[in-house]
Amino acid sequence: MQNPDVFSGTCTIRFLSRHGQFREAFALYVQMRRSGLCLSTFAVSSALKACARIVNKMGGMSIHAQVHKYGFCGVVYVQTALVDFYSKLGNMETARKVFDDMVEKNVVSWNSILFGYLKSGDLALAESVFDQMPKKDVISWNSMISGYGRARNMEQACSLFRQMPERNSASWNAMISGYVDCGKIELARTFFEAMPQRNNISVITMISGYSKCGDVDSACKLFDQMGEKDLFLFNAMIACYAQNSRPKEAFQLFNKMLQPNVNIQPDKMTLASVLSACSQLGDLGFGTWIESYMNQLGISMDDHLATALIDLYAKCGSIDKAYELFHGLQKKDLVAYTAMILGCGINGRANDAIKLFEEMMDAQIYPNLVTFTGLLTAYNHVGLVEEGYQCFTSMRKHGLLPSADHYGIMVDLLGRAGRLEEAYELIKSMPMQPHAGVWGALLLACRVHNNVEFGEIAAKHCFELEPDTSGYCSLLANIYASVGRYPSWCRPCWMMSKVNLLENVQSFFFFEFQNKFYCFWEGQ
DNA sequence: TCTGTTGGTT
Repeated sequence: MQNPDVFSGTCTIRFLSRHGQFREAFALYVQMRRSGLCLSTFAVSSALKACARIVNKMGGMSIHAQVHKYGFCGVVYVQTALVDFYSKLGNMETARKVFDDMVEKNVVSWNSILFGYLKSGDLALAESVFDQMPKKDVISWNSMISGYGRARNMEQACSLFRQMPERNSASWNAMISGYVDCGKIELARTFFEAMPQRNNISVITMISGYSKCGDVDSACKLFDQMGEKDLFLFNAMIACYAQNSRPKEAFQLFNKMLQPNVNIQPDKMTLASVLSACSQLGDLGFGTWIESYMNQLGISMDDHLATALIDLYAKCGSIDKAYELFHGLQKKDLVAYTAMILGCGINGRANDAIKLFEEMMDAQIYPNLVTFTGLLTAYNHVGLVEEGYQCFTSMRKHGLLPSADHYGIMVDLLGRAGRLEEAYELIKSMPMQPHAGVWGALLLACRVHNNVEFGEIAAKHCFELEPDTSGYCSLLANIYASVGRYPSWCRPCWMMSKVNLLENVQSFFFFEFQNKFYCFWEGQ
């Protein structure tokens, strides 16, 4: 663009900022300033809004300096934009300072500082601002309601919702979102049904709520009911499939979105979910296609996308490529570290996993349950029993209660090391119901060590929990065969003669367990 | 001109 005059430049910045083109708005502002043009309060407030949205800390602070230089510091729109900028950055000290210096404050100024306190989680200060406000509009009420929602205080949210003089869709959506965050999907649905005017945001919030509680069918139903579907709706549904271990359906929907009759261009959010689906399928090829597709669309890599790719490469065994991406991250967060630790764990690089964990702790990033799944997997893979046990018991020191999956890994670790009795005792000590994976780990270990005593116990539980999985039968059969024994409740099957004709099959047994019939055979 | 409710990664 040629150097614009003040008027057209200002208009363009306002237009760009109002239409979500924040980077372009800020770039134009910089261009105008560099060409020595006199800046208007309109250009400054729009540029500040842009900096707040793209979290351009340095950009916003340099505009703040220029505000003094140009003598704009008494203009309410500019000051409000500054309060909003610092609030969005989480710098509440400066936001408050600018706010307190304002001679004239409008409702937007009050809403901006209110938002800041709510965002930083300071509910007490937010409440005091809310109470002091000379005038409240629907945005003030909505902000306070969503603040209570995020703090899981739906009683207060509900009380405000009842008191508010006027409500719009955002008020209802804030209530729905609050109930979703509290895991109260039924109550969220009640508000969803009761609201006079539902919009896409209401539907997206419900879909994400159903996704979080694993109710994919209800999410799908809502999605299908929508006539015009936008990018956000597709993203919510694709994410729902990816988050609920249904990667194939995530792909199908992604594909549908690209069809000429729908023709919606995916964005970073879409691709992050699709990459997660690739990772679940172990489809490295599709993942690298996504990388080139990103270049084609001009979508730049961000840390979220890079983390999804790290997970994909690591799970597919390309640890070096994963490390490369990991080192290139702007900011290494818990999820990124966890993806790397899991990747190293799966690939038997226990030392690397431990090193990453220590590095993470040094950076004061605290582990969660998934991080420990990665670490325990690492110890398990290389058979470091004592270290694994220590790691498992250290979870409580980090304020984490091991899940059934963590117990499962420990059972596997102890079991493979031949410590079958300890593994069994660990299962008995579980505070929750062990799932088939836990008993399956013990059964597998019994097969490795040919132990009938615990093998029978484990198999019985596996049969009960997953009667349709045939693998457990053959494991047990192999345990019996290895010691030349058959269970008391096992009797020869009439099919034996037929089966004996099959190659590689010596004998075939059919047994009854709790009114269900099972069969197993012994290979040559 | 400045403010709120929605979708992503382990």
